[in-house]
Amino acid sequence: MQMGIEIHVPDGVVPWRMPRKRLTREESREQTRLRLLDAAAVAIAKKGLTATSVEDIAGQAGYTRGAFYSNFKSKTDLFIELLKRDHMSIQEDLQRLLDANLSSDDLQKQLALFYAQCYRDHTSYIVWAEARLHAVRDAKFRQRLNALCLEKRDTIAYFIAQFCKRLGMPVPDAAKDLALASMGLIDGVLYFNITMPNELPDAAAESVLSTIFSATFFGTQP
Amino acid sequence: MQMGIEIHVPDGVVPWRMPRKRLTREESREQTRLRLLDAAAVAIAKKGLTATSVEDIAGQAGYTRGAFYSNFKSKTDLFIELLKRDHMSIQEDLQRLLDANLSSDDLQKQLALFYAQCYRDHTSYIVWAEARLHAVRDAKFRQRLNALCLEKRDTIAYFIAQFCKRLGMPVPDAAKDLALASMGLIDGVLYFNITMPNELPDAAAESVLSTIFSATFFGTQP
DNA sequence: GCATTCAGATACAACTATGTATTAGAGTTC
DNA sequence: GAACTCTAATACATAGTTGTATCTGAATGC
Repeated sequence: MQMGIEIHVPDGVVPWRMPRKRLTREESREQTRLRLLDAAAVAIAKKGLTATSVEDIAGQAGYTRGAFYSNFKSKTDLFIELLKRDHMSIQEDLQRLLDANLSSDDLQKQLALFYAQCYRDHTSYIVWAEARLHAVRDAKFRQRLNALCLEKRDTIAYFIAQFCKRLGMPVPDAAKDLALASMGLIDGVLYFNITMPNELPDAAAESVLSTIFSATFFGTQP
Repeated sequence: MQMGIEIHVPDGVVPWRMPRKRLTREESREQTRLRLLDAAAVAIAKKGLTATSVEDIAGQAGYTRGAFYSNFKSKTDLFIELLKRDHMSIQEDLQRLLDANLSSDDLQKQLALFYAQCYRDHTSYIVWAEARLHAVRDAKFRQRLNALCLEKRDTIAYFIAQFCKRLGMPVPDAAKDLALASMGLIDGVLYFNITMPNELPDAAAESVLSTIFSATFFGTQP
């Protein structure tokens, strides 16, 4: 068995312990759903969407397949819910940045923050990579995923516009395309950062990102 | 069955037709290998590495599993050969660009050309995406893939250095990191270009790439 | 032209996955 | 506390995959 990139198990949510309070059916069901979702994220990050069986997910969560099928129509169904959940959390992070005091002097810090927050734990990076690949092959899925991506793009485009205004720079009229490119750039750089941390350690990744960002948006030379 | 992104079958190589000339054993074997490799690229692009069975590959190539196992140790084995073959072809393309008359005024054209050449046919884009994901999980594979990526990075870094010199610009000392970032950027942008061609058509993709490149390397404002 | 060799086909045994149909057991309601 | 209702476990039928072991027919060499 080959050793993969280290996967951090998100440990914040719904730990396994004898519930003090007897849960209502709804609560219990919701807990099961959450556990299944968390387990799926870990399992998919470890083995890949296709190689992860429903049994893997259920087992990892401490259930059997019965529980799975009683909560989700299919693996794809669960996968989409997983992405939506993650997307919402990212959107919230971005929104928080936008709503924060927009100190116009540290755009770079903000972007670096976003970069750092975005996929701090590799699990969700991998899950999204998995999703992109899946989207290439399944038109229906692609549509749904694109909707999420475009939502994120628009948030980032707005982010860009805000900062340009703050700084008295003209808002580039390809702001949306630039936002899309930023997303691509971050993902691309993150890949190298994750898979060859010696060649591109965190500091270098952040530095090259901020070089490119500031060059692109402020015309600052490296 | 969901419709995926259209896959162009590379039709240049070793078509199926009754051979005029009787092939020698070696030639015939080589032909089989090539057919299997081509078929694998198409099949993997269509269904993904894991979901593609050895049978799929062999069948697609017009053989049975027997032929496959008599030519490759395993699916992974074939996959690596496939990547190497593709890598070599990309390296040659890049080298050709480097060796061509380095007209210093149209760096952008050259880069656009590279971008266009790089993954003109989606098959190889997808195969590489598949590889990246696989690399995250398999340390041995990751090492081999990283070696290829770093080779490409160095070529691109050299490319960047050459052009900067030509133009009398200082060669950025993070040239290698910038090369890596360029690779990431191109892959990232290409993904959106492929999966949402309405949002990011070819022209927009090229334009945003050249905006970012020229800003980064020449400090040209958009 | 006959024996040899090797590419590729076929047969086989062990495993793994999927989805459904049924069942057990616990929560809810009155 | 008895009937009812859901969640999740279990059992089952089906089907797909892998690698190896064995066989066949065509190319080669003497």
